[in-house]
Amino acid sequence: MATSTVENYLKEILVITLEEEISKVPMGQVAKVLGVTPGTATSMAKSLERDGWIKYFPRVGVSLTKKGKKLAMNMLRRHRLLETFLVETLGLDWSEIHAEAEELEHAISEKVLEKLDDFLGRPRFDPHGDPIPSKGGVIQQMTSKPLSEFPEDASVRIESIIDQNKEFLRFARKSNLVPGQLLKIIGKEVCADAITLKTLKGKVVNLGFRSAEKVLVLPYE
Amino acid sequence: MATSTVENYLKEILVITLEEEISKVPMGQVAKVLGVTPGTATSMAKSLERDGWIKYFPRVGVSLTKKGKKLAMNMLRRHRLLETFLVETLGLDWSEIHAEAEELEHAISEKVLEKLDDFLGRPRFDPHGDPIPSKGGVIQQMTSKPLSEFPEDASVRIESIIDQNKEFLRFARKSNLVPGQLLKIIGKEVCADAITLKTLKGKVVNLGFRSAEKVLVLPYE
DNA sequence: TCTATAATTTTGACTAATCAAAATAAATAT
DNA sequence: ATATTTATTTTGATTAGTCAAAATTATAGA
Ligand SMILES: [Mn+2]
Ligand SMILES: [Mn+2]
Ligand SMILES: [Mn+2]
Ligand SMILES: [Mn+2]
Repeated sequence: MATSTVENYLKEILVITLEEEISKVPMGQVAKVLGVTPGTATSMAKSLERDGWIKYFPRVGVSLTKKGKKLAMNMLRRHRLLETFLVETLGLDWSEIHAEAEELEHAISEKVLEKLDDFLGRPRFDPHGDPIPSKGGVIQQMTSKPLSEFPEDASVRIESIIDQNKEFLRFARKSNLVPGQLLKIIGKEVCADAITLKTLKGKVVNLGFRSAEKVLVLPYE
Repeated sequence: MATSTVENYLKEILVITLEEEISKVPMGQVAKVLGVTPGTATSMAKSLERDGWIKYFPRVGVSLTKKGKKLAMNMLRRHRLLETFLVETLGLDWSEIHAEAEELEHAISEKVLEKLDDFLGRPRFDPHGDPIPSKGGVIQQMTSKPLSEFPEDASVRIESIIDQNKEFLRFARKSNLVPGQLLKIIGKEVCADAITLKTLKGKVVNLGFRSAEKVLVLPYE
């Protein structure tokens, strides 16, 4: 059985490969998302490989094996279903649920997970707009793209917020930057690293590029 | 912050002191309930004492400090509230919830715990009939006694089942040995280690003394 | 009181996970 | 093509938690 450390490593490796569409995740990035030193990430890479979860390419990066991907998908399902439960049933704010789910995902059994899924009515997206993998480990391919890639005057709809940072999520909620929201890009200053948006109700919001990369949208109309 | 191992040790030490009304729990018993070797229990006792959770009396046993008791009570609250949630909300069977709660109790935050308590309507007893400690760490003193201590012909009401064994709980449910059930002791053979019961509906059940010790009852009428 | 038995503690070893700091390799800039 | 910077790996050490088996102490029996 995988320890929760192993589960975290695999899940984060999966999330990076999904978000960045790369096949090998460099060790530095692994170390960063897991909050450990690079040496620790390297030594974990070796034991994850020894146990058949990943393939480790020294000085290049790591990729999930079939077995590793299966577990990672299951962890992502757990994480996102739990986030949904915490918002829908217990009424927590979407800015705090990530940290909670980060712990609960390792403690919940498969049986409780499926009961929870039933109880929630088999939701397909979590509160941040991210797709919830099916029981079989299939995840809906996201066709949305970062807001930062769209030109001035584009009309878009927010699909998801992929930043889990508490402060950013609180700001986003306050600014109506939530999944489903329709926006128009009314300003884009590449040299100033800034994007200006207008919501349907006329509210104006300014975002830096770094933040705009974390808001995934689809063109609208 | 206490690790989940520490939380388990403290909680089990508390449960034994509550159930057996003793002040020092011998190491052998600690080892047994935690499923570790006696040497492991001894070495844990030393580190629990070093960190101020317990007092360790070599060759005698351990007792909780104020700090240790506070944490242990909180763990018991978590455990029993989670068990209640699993039965009431998700519909799991009472024979499987103990193992589930054993993991979840370490992963749930104080905030989620209190939301859950609200959601459940602040229950005072768990599905096995055991009292749920309050947020402040107060637990209702149980006045009930083991069924095995009552004489033939006594009429009693089941208050709680303190055995967490899956098979026993399934048997108990099937035999109507659940909290609230009224029983009459229609036979007691001390030399044969057996007790015979009749439920209100006339159902007859045989229990060994070992099992009858795990059914806590109050005299009725 | 001596002895056999039971309970407890000690010793030595192991795994998982981590860090700090030194060593090495790769990428970039001059 | 070198030198500098950056990324990665190695090395040596630490902590928590565990076991097996030997050593010790306490308990109970005769
Ligand atoms: Mn996690
Ligand atoms: Mn999410
Ligand atoms: Mn536990
Ligand atoms: Mn219970």
